[in-house]
Amino acid sequence: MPPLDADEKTERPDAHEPAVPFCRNCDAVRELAFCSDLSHDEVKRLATVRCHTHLPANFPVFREGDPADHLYSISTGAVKLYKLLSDGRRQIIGFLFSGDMFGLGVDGGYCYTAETLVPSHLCRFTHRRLDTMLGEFPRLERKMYSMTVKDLVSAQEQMLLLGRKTAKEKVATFLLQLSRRAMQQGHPASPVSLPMSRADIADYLGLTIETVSRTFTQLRREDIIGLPDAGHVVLIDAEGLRELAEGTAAP
Amino acid sequence: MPPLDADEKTERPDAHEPAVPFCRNCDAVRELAFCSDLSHDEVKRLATVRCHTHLPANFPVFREGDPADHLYSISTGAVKLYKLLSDGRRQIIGFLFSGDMFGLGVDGGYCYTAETLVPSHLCRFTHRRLDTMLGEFPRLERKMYSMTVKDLVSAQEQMLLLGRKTAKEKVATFLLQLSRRAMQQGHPASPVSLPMSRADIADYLGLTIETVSRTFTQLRREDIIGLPDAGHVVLIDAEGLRELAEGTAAP
DNA sequence: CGTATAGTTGATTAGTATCAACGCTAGTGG
DNA sequence: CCACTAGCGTTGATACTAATCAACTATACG
Repeated sequence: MPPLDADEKTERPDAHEPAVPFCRNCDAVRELAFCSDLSHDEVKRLATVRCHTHLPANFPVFREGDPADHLYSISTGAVKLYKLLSDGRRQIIGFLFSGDMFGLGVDGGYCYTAETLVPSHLCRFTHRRLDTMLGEFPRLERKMYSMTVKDLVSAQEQMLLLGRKTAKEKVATFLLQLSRRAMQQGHPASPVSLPMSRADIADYLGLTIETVSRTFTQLRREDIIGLPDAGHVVLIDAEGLRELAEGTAAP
Repeated sequence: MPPLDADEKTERPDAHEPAVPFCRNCDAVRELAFCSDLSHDEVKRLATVRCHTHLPANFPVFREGDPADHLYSISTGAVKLYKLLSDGRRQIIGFLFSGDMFGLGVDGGYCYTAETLVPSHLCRFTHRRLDTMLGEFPRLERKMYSMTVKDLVSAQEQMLLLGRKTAKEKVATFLLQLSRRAMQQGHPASPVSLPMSRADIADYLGLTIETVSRTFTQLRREDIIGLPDAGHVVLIDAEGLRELAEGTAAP
């Protein structure tokens, strides 16, 4: 599947975009994460420069190195961001859900590839127009800054995971991350749904598919989690998971 | 050695701070990274709220979890930032040099420990005063935002390293990082000086001291680097290092 | 000069990767 | 409707990278 055309010329409502129809007939701009603290006027102004679209699952939004024209926000759905080495080794640097934004670039190019995990509604803005609005609406800039700080803190936490945690600790941490995230979205803490494949989980945790699978099985045997099916995990012993995640668990 | 007192009450010039003398008689505020794009007035204003100090090597600036009162900028010297697991496993999340800033916190607490590597001159500002100035000087906020974005991009690059690179590739990447950084500071690309210990390098790359040492030796045997002493590395075959770092090298 | 610390090197182990086979599920088409 | 196939996930056997344990060397320090 081809990525979104990064060179798309216009964002007018009547623009013809056959393959990936972006449009403006979405009046839920307030749902946008970086609009949440803005005034009515500011939200209205933002709405004039946004495009909205629905993408199928496993659809590439943009690729590492593409010109970084747009900033994206997830209305509904889920997205993975990843980087590749030339021989195909892959590191997923984040799983994103409703309210998350992505699409930062340096030197004009995206520094990771973004791909939907499930059918997703995305909003997007050109960096150019957004930049002009940042001057007008300081709160918008403040919001984007604070979201970037949060991303940085998460990234640092993930470095600790990748560099120093064992496979079991990595998987435990991952399940708790998903559970916390689900709660933020108003879903129950358990069971957690896994919209991503085992390969995605492996590439997120710096493991192989086989090790992820074995670790799930091991946690199930120890009655720490339940696995009704490959896409769902029941957190039976959340405290045990927490101890594993923090490295406090007995060997 | 105790960390800086995070509850220090005042930043007035006459304030008495015996253990760690912060003072204002530094007129090199322009050197501060986040001042570099500001007007003369803005810099003058910033100077009224800054404190300046010199710390010895291996001195803790603050610890993970301490109340995040201050933002720091390195005038000269070097700092390491790290996170710990409860059993002592450590992940260094960054080595910082002149012009770098650190001290972001979430929920009012620092999320990593900061320690000097070498004797260092630091500038610091309270987040409280800085926040009030952000409203006055949009360019300041813009600058901090763009520095945070750069940090985030580096963190994502480091995730790829920690999750997917081999020991040799990790060390090669690290040496090139230091070399590039040295060039930015106006130093030659080689030899690179290593102000940090092997233990620090290991905890930065997700390896052990022994593996770091062996990998240095291996690269030296292959005439890719030279090791005049433990603290300096000559990049003999920079292209070879680059291939290793990108995973392009022959097995 | 003796001691402590950092770094290097060697021997062995352990954890995870790799290679391989198998089962399950979903989609396809006869 | 059901066999066929493809893709994903699980499990097993083995290999290999890096960790661990241990000894030794070099350097800094009192």
